Amino acid sequence: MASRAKATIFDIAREAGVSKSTVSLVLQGSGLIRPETASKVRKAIEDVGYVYNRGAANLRKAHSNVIGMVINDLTNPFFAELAVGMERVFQSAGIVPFIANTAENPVRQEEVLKSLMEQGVAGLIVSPARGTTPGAFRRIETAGLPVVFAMRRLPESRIPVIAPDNHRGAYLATAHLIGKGHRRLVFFGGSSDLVVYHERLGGFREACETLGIADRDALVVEGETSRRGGIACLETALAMAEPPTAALCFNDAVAFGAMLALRKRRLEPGADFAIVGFDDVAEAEHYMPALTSVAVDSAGLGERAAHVMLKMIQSRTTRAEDHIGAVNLVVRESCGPDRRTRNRNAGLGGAA
Amino acid sequence: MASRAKATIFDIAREAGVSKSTVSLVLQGSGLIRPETASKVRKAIEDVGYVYNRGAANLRKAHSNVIGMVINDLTNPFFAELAVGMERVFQSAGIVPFIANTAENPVRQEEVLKSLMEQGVAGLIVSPARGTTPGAFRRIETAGLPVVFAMRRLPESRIPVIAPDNHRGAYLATAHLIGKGHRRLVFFGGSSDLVVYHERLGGFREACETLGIADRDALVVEGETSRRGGIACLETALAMAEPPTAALCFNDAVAFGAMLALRKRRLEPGADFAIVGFDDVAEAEHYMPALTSVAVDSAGLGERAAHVMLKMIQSRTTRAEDHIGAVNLVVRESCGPDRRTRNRNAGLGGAA
DNA sequence: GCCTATAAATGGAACGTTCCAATAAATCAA
DNA sequence: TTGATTTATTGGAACGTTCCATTTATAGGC
Repeated sequence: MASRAKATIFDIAREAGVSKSTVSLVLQGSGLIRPETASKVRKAIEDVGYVYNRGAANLRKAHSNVIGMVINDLTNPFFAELAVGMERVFQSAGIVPFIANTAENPVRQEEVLKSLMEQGVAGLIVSPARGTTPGAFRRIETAGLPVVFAMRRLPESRIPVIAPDNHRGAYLATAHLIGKGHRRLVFFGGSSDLVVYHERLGGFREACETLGIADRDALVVEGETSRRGGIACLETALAMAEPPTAALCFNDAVAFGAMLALRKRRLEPGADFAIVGFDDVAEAEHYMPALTSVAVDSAGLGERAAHVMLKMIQSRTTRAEDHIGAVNLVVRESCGPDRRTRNRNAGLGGAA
Repeated sequence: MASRAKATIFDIAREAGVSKSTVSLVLQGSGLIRPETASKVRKAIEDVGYVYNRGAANLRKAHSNVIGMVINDLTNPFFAELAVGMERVFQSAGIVPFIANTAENPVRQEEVLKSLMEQGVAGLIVSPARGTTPGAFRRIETAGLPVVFAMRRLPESRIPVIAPDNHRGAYLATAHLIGKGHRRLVFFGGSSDLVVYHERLGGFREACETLGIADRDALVVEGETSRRGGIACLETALAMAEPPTAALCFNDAVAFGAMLALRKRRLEPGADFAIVGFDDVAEAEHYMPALTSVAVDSAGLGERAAHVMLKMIQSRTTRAEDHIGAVNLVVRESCGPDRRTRNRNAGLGGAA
């Protein structure tokens, strides 16, 4: 429908009876142009249906205004919220973040990273896929492109990290369980290829140790970090000779799975077996029973990551401080009343 | 750490002792180059830490290999799945989709669209934000850029649409409710600025009419399309002089909210009040009680949308057929047993 | 009226690619 | 050997911007 070849600043220039340089200046909002000229040009821009070619512009300008966000699992609302947090701050800085999903696949991640770089992004915020190899970011580092990791870190990397205090979160949750009178606990889900797993498991172990739970009463059942994984973990745990009575779950998805499996066995989460989740996704509050979970404020971490990135770009550095976000345990119903004074009224009214 | 100025094909050419044209050919995988020369060049590429500048290339090439996906609400797993479906097919076509979130905000959408165009995308897949104005896509249409709408349509637009059969889904769900013996029904959530709302409500009304429910027994309570909205809808409905006994909800989020509100009143979803959701998000299956819902296969629709886009690009057209995806009602527990033979065992074992 | 200072607009080179036309080298037919 | 053909390689002109150095127009001071 429109004129075939797409319009350029030359077309605008002809239309408005000025030079291409003038058009360029108007496009950049330079104050050097006489207002009447500027509006003449702006009219011409409308008339010819011009769309700015940022690729061409970036050829001369040092930096683009796009930032890439690489997310390992978009379908997990937890990560989606991270993305939303980042977007909020980028938007107000006039930057458009492009999100790409790696679906937890390192090969895909490689492609995505490559594509983003070729596109000339100004920086990258990455929640690395599980199993990312140590060298995966070398290319990017040598290119001098600012990168920050969000939520997850890589074992030996020097790239700044924005993440929640997983160790402390796990510690708090475990202490809560022990405080409720549980003496034989289990950690559900996750596997050792994930740094986060070690952090959370570390917190669990430290709490057990500090608060007088013997090593043989601090169990671990690895598993998928999904509802399905949680179901499997619970089955495994209850099949033990001497089953635990409470579980700290790697994340909320695992916790939901575990609660589901309890229900299948006619056991009441909270009353018969205590469950704590991790991440505190929106759903946790609305579950039956409402899930006690460690809140990590992912949107807040996303905002933080975006701010750090902005600062890095501005000061043209590739270094920044790590930021460990505060966590807090939000107590709801899934751990029931104290184990010592245990009774059967698993009521509906919950804690805030 | 690396050499300051970023490497170009000239640097590679010097390093490998060939001309820039040869390097360009190698980059494009042309078969015209002698294999030994090619590998010499490839080595040089590694050595200088080259990153391809797609912006520069696009200056000459007609089309880029990036496609923009504009999503109205990333935190809704329903839309996230749509994105994942699209990604699957683009990936195998060697195309990298960039996702941008509009957070249901038309102004933001405008910005995002503009930015994507400036970036020189080859096409756009859009789930338009609520309240998108008719003219919002005129710019893009006159630019001759292929666009497809996913999940949602705009009232008077000629842009092809990939969406589920909302009308039929609502019809099926309503018929199910009526089949269970309900005689006074309500439609929960949504508002009339959404085309989808009209489609679903239309199905609800048609079923009522066809199956002998009087107009005054087919109620409507508008509301937010969220859990919170669902809670409010249920309160409103039960406060009526003659309350309904079953609800078709605009989407699953509303349904979850309604069930929650029932529970708060010590009513059992299914036994005391029947609920059907729409979209069949993953969570529906795992809820207590499991939610009966209309499955729309969003990932499948995403794949479909991507295919259509690919075809449009390939045949350089801006037109395509609409595609209305099949839906099916998946019956679980939230409508309980038949109302006529009603009893109180709201058991756990559910239908597949 | 002339000179200088300021404001507004412009031409040209550069950015990193692709692609065409041209060249150089190798192979073949006679 | 020569010319024709094929195979590899190359220089140069685009592509659509920005930005610097100029030029041109306008105003101010005397």
